[in-house]
Amino acid sequence: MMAVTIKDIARRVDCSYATVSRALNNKPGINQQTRERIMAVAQEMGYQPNAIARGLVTQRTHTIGLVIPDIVNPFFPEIARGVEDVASEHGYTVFLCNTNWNMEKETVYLKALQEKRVDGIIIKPASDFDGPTTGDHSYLEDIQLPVVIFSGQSSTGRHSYIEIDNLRGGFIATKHLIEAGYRRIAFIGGRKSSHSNSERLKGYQMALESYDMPLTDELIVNHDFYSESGFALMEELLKLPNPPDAVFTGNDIIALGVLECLQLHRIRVPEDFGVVGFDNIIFSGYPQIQLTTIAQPKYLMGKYAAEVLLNEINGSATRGVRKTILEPELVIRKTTRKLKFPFNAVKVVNHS
Amino acid sequence: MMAVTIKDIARRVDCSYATVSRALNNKPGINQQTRERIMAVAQEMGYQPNAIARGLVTQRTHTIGLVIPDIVNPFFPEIARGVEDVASEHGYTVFLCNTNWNMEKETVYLKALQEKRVDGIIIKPASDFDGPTTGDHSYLEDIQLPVVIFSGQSSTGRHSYIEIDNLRGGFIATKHLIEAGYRRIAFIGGRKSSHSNSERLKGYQMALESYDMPLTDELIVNHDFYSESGFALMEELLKLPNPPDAVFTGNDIIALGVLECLQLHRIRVPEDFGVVGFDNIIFSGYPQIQLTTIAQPKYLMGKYAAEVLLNEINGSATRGVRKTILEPELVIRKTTRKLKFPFNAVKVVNHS
DNA sequence: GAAATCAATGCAAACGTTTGATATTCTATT
DNA sequence: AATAGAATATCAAACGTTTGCATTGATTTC
Repeated sequence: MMAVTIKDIARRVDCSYATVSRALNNKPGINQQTRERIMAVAQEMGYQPNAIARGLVTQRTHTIGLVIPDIVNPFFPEIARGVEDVASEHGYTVFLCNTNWNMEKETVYLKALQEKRVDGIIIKPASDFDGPTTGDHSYLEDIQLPVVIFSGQSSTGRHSYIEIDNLRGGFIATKHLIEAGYRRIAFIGGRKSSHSNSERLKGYQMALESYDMPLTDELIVNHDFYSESGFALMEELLKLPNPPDAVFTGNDIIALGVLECLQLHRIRVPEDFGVVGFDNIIFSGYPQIQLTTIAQPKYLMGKYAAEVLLNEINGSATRGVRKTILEPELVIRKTTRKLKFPFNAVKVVNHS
Repeated sequence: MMAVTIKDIARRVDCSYATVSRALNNKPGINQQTRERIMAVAQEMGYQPNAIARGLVTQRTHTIGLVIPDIVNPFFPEIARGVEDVASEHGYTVFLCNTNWNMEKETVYLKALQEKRVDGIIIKPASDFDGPTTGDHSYLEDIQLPVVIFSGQSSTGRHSYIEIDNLRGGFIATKHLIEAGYRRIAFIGGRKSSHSNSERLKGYQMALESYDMPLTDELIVNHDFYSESGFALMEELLKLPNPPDAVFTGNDIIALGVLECLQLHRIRVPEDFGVVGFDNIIFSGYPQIQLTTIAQPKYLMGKYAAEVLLNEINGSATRGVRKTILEPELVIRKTTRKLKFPFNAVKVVNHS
């Protein structure tokens, strides 16, 4: 039952195990015939190298950790897929760690990963939503390992970051609503403390300003990133004396709640009301939903994160922290009007 | 930069490293004071046990492999979550491996996992759809490791299986349609070679038979598990001289395509047409979809799989292959009529 | 024909733990 | 005061690799 080792092969071939090791790893300085002989015997005996033993001496495990809040959240599988694809392409395997947005769980995982001597870590910090000091990533600083973080938040800069341009995303979403002719545009955000959320809000504000449209405080509301929250906040907005005729939401899930609320109130979308989400999760594109939204290149984010990480791991070459900013993209579907007003028309309407 | 080891601690405390090891692992035979002293020093020096070295001697890595076709497919994240939750609860970490339904990739992963000396493997075999002999799992037999397989297909029985009762699922889905008063019920399946698919079909047939309803060949079609396929096949069915007034689909994704097609043809659901899916993936419950479907307890499947696996890993106790069958559950939403005909009425209508 | 070169191989240490066998120290008993 | 156990600590082997350095023969060079 005992697995066959390099020594077993050596005994069989009658050579030292150093030779076996070198032969099997295609190291130079081995006679071609011996090499072939060894390969053949290894094959025949069903030899499977022990990566643990190898890891112990080489100090490399060819393993990385992927720490995310929740694989069930439709936002993360695509990222995971991107990470995994490039990892496996380079002979790495990845540990999947769900923190459930929970700092304690994250801590436990981070510890486990380090003990298991992963070569690097890719993480969406739970601290973005949880913990005493939301949004502070400084606790990651003392990980003595290559780390890539999904988030653009400030840090003292020991680790690479990767994110999309949330501000720009908020801007183009709002711009689209304006140009489609909606006049009172609300913002329904997620967790206020979230960096990405506030950037998106900033983008929203910038867009309104740049089109000389009024910024109305009562049209800006935040709660959290769930559908129920979108539903409830929309309910509130509709009660306003002067309710909005469009909304840009912090993410697609919120938008879903919004749509449900609108449907309930028999408000026609997109004719009388426009909705733009954020993220472009899979189901947003399903025929029954067709949500206009800002797409995050999720797969790409995962892919790039893994590439940056592997570079740091193997790269005496490109050392140093790298900050990657990806471009968001407007995906126009059926929850906003096709009809576009020219910029001037907007101004006229607005000022009349 | 070199990480602190057990030897460093021993030197500092002035004892042998055997003592340090025992102290740190709460092994008996250590003086309480020494133990505390050692713990304190370890803490102070920032000691992190090297799981690789430990794994080498204990022959345990506290790591399992999860091999699934595609984490982006909304069916799998929940399973993964179930697996991960119980794994982490027991101090295990899990390798995520996406085979992309590709046998070759699966083989590569299986090899890697074994080399990395995982303690066990949970797998949804790519061979269920790919490879020369679809549905044959015998190639898994020579993995010398605890393995739990998602699938009920035959095997020589070296490994534990876990699945839901697909036949029963097909039965209750069809029964529901019948009792809701639909008369010509079609079946739009996925890959014909798929075990689960054919079981569901059997259930469908049994239901029709047990209600004395005719089995019509032209109403049974199969292609694959994608939305487009559902759309196309529904198109075909509608062209029949005597088209169906309901359909039970091989999974929810197919149902989505069906719904889209019906919408396009302005056929009212559920008034004039009933649809039942299978799986109950997340978005089936979203307000805009509200698909009646057969729920698979995905999270539970993952959870049980992990529990069975961990038992096999640690269990001199419950040795032996275990086969777990989970119950499917009908979730009635908005794509089937609420109205139920009594059983007799069905017969009358059918025979008149 | 001795010295130098070179390819092929072997030796043995190292990686950081765990653990059975053994040695040492302490405590209580006679 | 001697001694049997406990209690505590140490020794050293083992886990399965990789790798720098030394060794061996054979071949080339002068």
